[in-house]
This record gives sequence, C-alpha cells and structure tokens, in this order.
Amino acid sequence: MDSDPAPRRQRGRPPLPQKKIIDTAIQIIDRDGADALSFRSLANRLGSSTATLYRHVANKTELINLVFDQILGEAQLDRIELQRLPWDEACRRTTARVFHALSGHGRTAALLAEVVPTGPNAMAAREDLMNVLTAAGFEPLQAARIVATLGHYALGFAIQTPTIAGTDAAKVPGLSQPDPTDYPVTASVADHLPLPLAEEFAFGLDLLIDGLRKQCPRHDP
Amino acid sequence: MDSDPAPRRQRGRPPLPQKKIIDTAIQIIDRDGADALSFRSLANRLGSSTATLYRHVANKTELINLVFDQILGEAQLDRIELQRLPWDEACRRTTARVFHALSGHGRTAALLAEVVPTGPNAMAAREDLMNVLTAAGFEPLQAARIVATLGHYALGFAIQTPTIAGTDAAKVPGLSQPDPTDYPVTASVADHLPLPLAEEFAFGLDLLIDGLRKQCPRHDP
DNA sequence: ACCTGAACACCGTTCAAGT
DNA sequence: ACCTGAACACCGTTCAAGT
Repeated sequence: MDSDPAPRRQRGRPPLPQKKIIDTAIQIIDRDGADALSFRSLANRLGSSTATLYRHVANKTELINLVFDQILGEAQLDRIELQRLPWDEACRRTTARVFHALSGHGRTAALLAEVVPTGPNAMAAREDLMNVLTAAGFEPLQAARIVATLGHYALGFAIQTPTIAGTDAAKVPGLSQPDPTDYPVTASVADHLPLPLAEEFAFGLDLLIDGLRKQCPRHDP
Repeated sequence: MDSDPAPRRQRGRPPLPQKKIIDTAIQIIDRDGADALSFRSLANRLGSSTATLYRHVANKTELINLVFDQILGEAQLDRIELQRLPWDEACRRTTARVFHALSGHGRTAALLAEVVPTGPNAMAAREDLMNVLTAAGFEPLQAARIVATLGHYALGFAIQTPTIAGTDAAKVPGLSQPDPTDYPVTASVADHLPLPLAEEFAFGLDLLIDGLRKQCPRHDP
C-alpha cells in the first residue's frame, strides 16, 4: 500500500533559503547574545554544516549585513506616514527607531562597526529621508550629510549598548564610587551614574534635531 | 678577571612593566591594525609568553581599558588651558580630540564598545569638563549628562572609522552607484558618497554644541 | 550536483611542568 | 618564585572525500 510514502523530493531550491538563515541568526542573537553567533552555532541550529552555509552566504561580513538590513526593515517607518510628518519629526523618529531596533537585538550593532549599510532596507530608508529633507528645502548634498550623520549617530550609540542593561551600574565601581577627593564633582552625582544610554541618546538626538532646524532654508528665526 | 661580567640580577620589579606592555600593544595596533592585537602577538613582540602576560594583565578587557586610557591621556587638553576656554569651546575641543585620538590609532575604538571608561585619564577628563560646565552655570547632573553624551558621541563615531580611510568610496559599489530608478535622490549625490566620517563628526558636533548653548542657564537669547 | 567531517590557522585562557 | 610549552575549547574558512 504505502509503497511511496516518502515525501516527494523537493526539486526546487535547496531547503535552506537565505531568509531562514537570517531569521535563525537573529534568534541566536536574541537568545544568547551577538557573541554567540558563529557559523558553527548557526549551522547547528539549522541542522546543517558550516561548509553548507558558505554555499548560501559568502562570509561572516555578508551574514552580518543581511542580519542588519533585516533589523533595519523592522525599524522602518511606513513611507507614506513618513512623508506626512514634518521633516524634523521624520528625522527624529527614524533615527530613534533605528537605534532602538539595534539595541533591542542584543548587541547586533557591535558586529557591524565599519560596515557601510547598502542593503535594500538601508538604501530605501536613506532615499525616503532624503526625499523628506529635499522637499523641506534642503540641498541634496546637505540632506545626504544629515542622513549620514544621523545614521552614524544611531549606530554609534547602539554599538555601545551594554549587554545586560539593568546590572551595569553595580558593575562599574570606579564610576559609581569615585574618590571624592580626586573627583569631587563626579562624586557629587555618582548616585546617578552611569546614566541610561537610551536617555543620553534621546538627549543628544534632540540637540541635533534642534540644531538642524536652524539650518533649514525655510527656517523662520 | 672578568669573573662576574654578567649584569647584576635586577632584583626589583620584573622586567615587564605594564607601561611597556601598553606601549607595545599600541605599536601593534598602529602598525597592523586593532585586529592584529592578540596575547600571542603581544607576547611575541615582547619576547615573552601569553601565560606570562596574564601575570601583569588580568584579561583582554583590562588590556583594552589600559590601552584606551593611555590614548585618552594623549588626547587630553591641558587643564589650565581648558579652564581658560569658554565652556562650549572646551566641550567641542575635548570631544574632537578624543575622537581624533581614537581614530588615529587604527581601529582601537572597535575594541572598546560596551566599556565604561574608568581609567585615571578618563576620570580626570570627566571631572575637568564637569568643572568647566558647572562653573558656567549648569547643574551637576546636567553637566554629567552632557559629558556622557559627548563621550558616547566621540566613541560611537570613532568605532565606525573605516580601516583604510582613503579607499573606501570605491569599495562600496552599492552606495557609489545606486540605481537611479530606485534611489533617484541618493543617486544625484552619489559622487560625494560616502562622506568622510570626520566631516560628519564635526558637523554633528557643531549641532550638539549649538544646541547646548540654548540650555545654558546663563544663555542670552 | 550537492553535502559534510575533518583540517588549517588562528583566538583567549589555563595549568602542569620546568628552572 | 617566576616562567612557559602545551593544552582546552573555541573561532572563520576551506577542501578532499563521500553520496
């Protein structure tokens, strides 16, 4: 009867699509941290081997770029919604979403210093924001500068996100208990140090956006 | 005659002071890049062994912290000169010096994401800047926030400094030759991309400082 | 044609064994 | 008491050998 119960061979693409590789990579990062992501751990979780992975991903740099662009995709604001916002709010929200998306996924950002994002989601995000800015009167080159600076700002802060957000204050004795003789001013606010990175990020971002408003050609002083 | 020409045994400290370890580490970084710094390469260049290094440095994190603080020391402005400057110039120059010192030493910054600087030079720099800010009328906690944000700003950008500064434009084809159909605005300025990171850094820093001026209690609108 | 165990040249870190 | 070769448990990456 059941002479051929075996599933028919999938003759299409190999059963290891890039999307699944990337999703699994992000799972590993979310569960065990960015440092736990290796070709071995990834192959293991996929039930494959490292050598096979190299048939689908050129090397670790490409893997990280793919992961990064996927996370950027999650962070994306809807394009139409974006264009409805005032340009300064569009910049502020986009930058904040990128930072929080990266911070949210363990220390993914730590993997991609030195990478210039060129994945489809990165390209789209840049183009969208530049559209908003040129529509607001900025020159294209100035718009590019603004977008690049905000991107480096978000990524730079995300890279510095500590692994375990809650327990860091206790782990930095030199900063939490500075010698009041040597460092009186620091000591006077030591109870509050280190300040939450997300708070510093927002503080600096508001300063940046505020400064940009004055540079807008249609700025009314 | 020369019955005892051998140099007298140095009975003092072992001939491997921490300063020499740090200096050699920085030499390796400057010559071969931050990725070339390992306990093996360091031991090799010192004519020692990895196990011996561990008797002088607890682990790689501590090594990086020591290297970082040394570089920070090179970047330090003279304290007296600092106090003579207007507070906004003091902030701007200090931040810029930290960024350029880190960028100048290969990709040292890449090694120290997630590190909260607590070395003596880091502590001194924080204290000095906070003094300048409180003297200018800022509340101590606000001063701490400003210093922390500027520190993360400098470090975040330094981390993203590309390895070989000059040759990167050619290496990012996705950005230098974006599809004009998909990304028309990006394409219109593609000749200028990617913008030099140092330029973006200065652009953003000016925005930050400018924004801070409005927050100064003694600000005249 | 596709897959993979095993290898290569590296890491950070530790420890038994040397002097 | 101080030093160190060798080891351990990892990396990214490649390749000969399997089916």
